[in-house]
Amino acid sequence: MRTLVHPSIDDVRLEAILHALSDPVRAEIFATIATGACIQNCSAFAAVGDRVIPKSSLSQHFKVLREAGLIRSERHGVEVRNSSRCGEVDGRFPGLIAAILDAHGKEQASVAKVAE
Amino acid sequence: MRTLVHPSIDDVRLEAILHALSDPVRAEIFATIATGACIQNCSAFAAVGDRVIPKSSLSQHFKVLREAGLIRSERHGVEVRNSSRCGEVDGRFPGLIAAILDAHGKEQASVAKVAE
DNA sequence: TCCCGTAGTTCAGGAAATCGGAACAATTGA
DNA sequence: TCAATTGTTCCGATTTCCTGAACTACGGGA
Repeated sequence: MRTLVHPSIDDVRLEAILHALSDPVRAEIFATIATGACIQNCSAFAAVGDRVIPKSSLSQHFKVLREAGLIRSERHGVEVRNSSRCGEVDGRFPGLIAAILDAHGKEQASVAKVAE
Repeated sequence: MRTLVHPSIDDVRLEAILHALSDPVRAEIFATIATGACIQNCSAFAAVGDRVIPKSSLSQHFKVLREAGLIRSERHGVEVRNSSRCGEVDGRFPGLIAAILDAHGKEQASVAKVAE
């Protein structure tokens, strides 16, 4: 279990961000971390929607988000706490994260409406 | 060779857009189509940067962009002309395309600077 | 100090997506 | 009708993704 590696903000690539957020599970995780007030550990996402996510997959998803520069992960004893790097990323790519989160929110809302 | 299929704007998914633009070749193609004045045919992208792209791959890339709802392709005789659907997409996801294109432009500029 | 429970990571395989050369299809002009 | 141009489809090779199983790391008793 090696140390959690985060790219410097200058090394963050647009391509990596778009790829990271093009997966619905990762998009949901990131939206929760980015918009939520409290810092989340990985196990908070053992289920996304009504789908169960194996923890090995979760670990990979968090790694992708982390290496894309979207989240920061810090070990606190036995757990890892995740927070978003929205501020930094917004400094590099102004408006990008906000537009994606906004679009994600809109889409989730319309999906919920259809499900009614 | 069947007819070119385009999703209705209501069926356009954020996930598909992010996936389509997470590939550097497709991002470059889309940026060119979206920002350029003239409508482009596929062969205009036989090379992206200094890399040669086989036409079978190009065909797939255009298909991905088309099915994500990002471009519109119309057959004109022997060629296919592509135009962007930025306006429609912006109506559904305001600011999204602009933010991504802006980020793409910033990144290309910094890459060019390093290459000097 | 030695276990045990919790939290995540790594590994390995099978499944799925992607790439690109070769063959094919559609259109135009001679 | 034939050839050139433009793009698509097919298919095998490569790459990436997913996930169960095994493993590592830390903290809390007893």
